[in-house]
Amino acid sequence: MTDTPDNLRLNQQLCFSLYSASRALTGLYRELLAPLGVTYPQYLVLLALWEKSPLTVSELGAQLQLDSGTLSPLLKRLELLGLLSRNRADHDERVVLVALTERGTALRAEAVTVPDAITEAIGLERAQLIGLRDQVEDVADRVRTAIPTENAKTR
Amino acid sequence: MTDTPDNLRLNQQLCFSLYSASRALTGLYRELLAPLGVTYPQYLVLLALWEKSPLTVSELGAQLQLDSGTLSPLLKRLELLGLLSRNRADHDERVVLVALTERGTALRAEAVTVPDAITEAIGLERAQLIGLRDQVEDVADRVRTAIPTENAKTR
DNA sequence: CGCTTTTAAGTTGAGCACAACACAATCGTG
DNA sequence: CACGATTGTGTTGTGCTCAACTTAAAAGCG
Repeated sequence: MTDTPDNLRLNQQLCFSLYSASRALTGLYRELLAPLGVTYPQYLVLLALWEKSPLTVSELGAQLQLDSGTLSPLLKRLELLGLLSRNRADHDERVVLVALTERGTALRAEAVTVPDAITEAIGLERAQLIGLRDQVEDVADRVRTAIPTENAKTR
Repeated sequence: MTDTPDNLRLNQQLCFSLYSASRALTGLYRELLAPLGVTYPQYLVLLALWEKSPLTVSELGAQLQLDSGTLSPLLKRLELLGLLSRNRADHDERVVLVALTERGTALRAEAVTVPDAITEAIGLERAQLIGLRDQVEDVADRVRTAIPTENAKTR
């Protein structure tokens, strides 16, 4: 609890570096994904669907930590691109099933070079990669549990 | 150069964790800054100005890695809030000097609790904080130099 | 000095992120 | 079964982010 002013500053620097790194990465993905005609968040949706199609909007939201306010228009754009379809589930009319189209499935082949380019740009060894990922996830988890409104929802 | 599929996956996970952590942090700042009526990017501008008051738009852009397309409307909103002023420099009419108003300066007092709350939420020791910050900055730097368009500009 | 080039900010348009709200389908409980 | 609560998705409004373009001022150069 006895935080030096210096530690407060370090925390701010960490926050900014995460904010800045995230934007830089999105920029790199922008270049790499331009040939495919999709954005980074759209690519994340495709990654999820390449693992398992169909997924519901909620399932996608849970994986990407995005709500329907973000996903609905994003999925609509991907549908317009002909990469996926959206259909109400038979068993529950509230649920929308998001499924890859043939074209969406095929796009995977064009995306194979993306991870390599990212890997090269980041240029970290396996061990460092794991360490950094775990630390960042740890911070994110702690921050998420610290957000008051999230906790207020008595789930 | 011989990357296993597993390493490709790790890199993707790192990218996503950075993207996700950044958004989680912005969410926490949203709660903390709500009483002040500013957003996280706006808060970053104020932090810079609390260090040194007038700053040009370019100087702010260099510090925050944001271009005028983002800063211009953001600064306009802060001006509308009465927190800062924008005036063309005498010596060079192209340059806009962004300066804190009295109210903008005073807001610093209300913001003192923010860094403590962030520090508590993140809950890392000094050494880990430094290590993580440096690693993340390192990744961001490497990614930035890997973006083709940035390099293309023969500055 | 004129004229081209460069530079600083601003504008526009597309997409993302999220809060707040809307609405219909389903669930739960009496 | 009825009816209030919950759930899944969508809509609206505000703000951020960036690419591409515009405009005006300044700098550089023959």
